[in-house]
Amino acid sequence: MERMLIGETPQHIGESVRLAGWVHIRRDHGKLIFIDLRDRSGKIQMIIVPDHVEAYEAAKGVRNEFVIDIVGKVKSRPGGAQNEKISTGNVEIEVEQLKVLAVAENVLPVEPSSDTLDVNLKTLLDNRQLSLRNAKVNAIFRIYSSMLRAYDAVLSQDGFLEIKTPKILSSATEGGANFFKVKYFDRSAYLAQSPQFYKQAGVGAFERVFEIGTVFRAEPHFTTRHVNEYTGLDAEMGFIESFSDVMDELEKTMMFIFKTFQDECAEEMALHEAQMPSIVAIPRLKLTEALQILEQQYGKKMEDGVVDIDPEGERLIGEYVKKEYGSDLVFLTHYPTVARPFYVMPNEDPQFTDSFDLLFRGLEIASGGQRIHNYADLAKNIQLHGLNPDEFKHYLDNFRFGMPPHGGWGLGSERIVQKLLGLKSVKEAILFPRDVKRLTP
RNA sequence: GGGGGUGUAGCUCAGCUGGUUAGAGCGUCUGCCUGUCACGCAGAAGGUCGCGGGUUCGAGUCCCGUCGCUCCCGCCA
Repeated sequence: MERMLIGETPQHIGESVRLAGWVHIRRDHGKLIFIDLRDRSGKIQMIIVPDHVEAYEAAKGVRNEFVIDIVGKVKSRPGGAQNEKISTGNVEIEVEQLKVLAVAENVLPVEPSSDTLDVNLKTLLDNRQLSLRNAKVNAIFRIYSSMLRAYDAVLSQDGFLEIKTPKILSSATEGGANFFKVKYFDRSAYLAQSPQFYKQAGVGAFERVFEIGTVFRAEPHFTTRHVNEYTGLDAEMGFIESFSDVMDELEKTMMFIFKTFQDECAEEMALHEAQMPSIVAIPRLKLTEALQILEQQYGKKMEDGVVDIDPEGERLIGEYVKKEYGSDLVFLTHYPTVARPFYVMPNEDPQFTDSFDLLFRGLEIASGGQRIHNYADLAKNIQLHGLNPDEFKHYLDNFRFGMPPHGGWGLGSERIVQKLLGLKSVKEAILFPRDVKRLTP
């Protein structure tokens, strides 16, 4: 008999079916044994009675998280015995045959069947293979998967081509010392800390490109929002009038992703008691305006002469736009030149740039802007930033043969899910996260 | 890189000013139970209190060192 998924069983009342999955939980009443079986489609209650001698004897030895394969009959549950908490709650399986495919140790470090899975981050991550079986944890990655598909769908629809750029690079020049150095045959190489240069090269050929790719950052940070390996949702688009075109596209992308969460992830969101994010126009504030708001509304002032916002300021601005505009997102625009890389387009006022950050519930999830597309300007700006143009030869080559005005963004995929679900740490939104201390599992 | 917090059973934690045999809930194991669904009831096992040193008649508790974990800032996504 072919295996059926648990989710399909309610349509097969009265039929014999074969199911396979994990023992979610076992309730032994002596003569009656109940086993909740779990597979990728859901859970179902099974009942084992002594009449089926072999199945009954086998069920006595079964424990939580055993992998079993059963044959049984789908039955309507007796009156008053329905369970509204699960989708298969109106039926149950009377087991006739039971085979153990794999056993599990009796003492589990984390409990997949727990509603809350109230464990420390270390326990959660050290026992990842088990904690991922927990419905609430599992939901994080179902949502994550929906998000990736939505990102792909909305940009593809808008004429963006999906590309993959190299993650092994020859030089570590763009930023500072935040690159991982690796051995590359007889020389050294570096792991990419951004697809920036390569996605710009993509614009020169395809006009619009996007990438879902791994980003490596060698900074030793200890926060709930940083890791050393994450997945960036990048995009870059040519023939823009200004960087507001880039914000328009990112806004559209975020709204589409949020809509997808509404349409596809209601159940997963409910497990986390998460609020659906607002689907409204995203307010756009100049960074200097935001700093004024912080000072006037919250009495928070940055140090003299510093035009930038710290994490607390971002949280407060997040509260402010939620209150004033009903928005979970806000664009902060026109960051000062000194705070941005050399390739960012200067504003008419050269102290500032045509750039933005996107905050979601008070956390920076994206940054972007317009790029310099003129060879001479770019070469000059490299020098102004105290860098050597010779080291950027291959990057500069992109601008020798006609590069349209363009811009784009880098978006942190895991941070979106972190803030969506209110996860304490971004590491909870990564299957097997990597941080300064953690290289396993 | 700078600054805080924390480490006690498989998990989550309590343990006041130092004082006999270190506790709870959940989990595990054994027994009983034919309608439970986080089943219930009865019983049991399980700890070198992170590690090393010190003070003391006596240290889970105080001091020093060390290691681990965790959070905030910097930096960023």
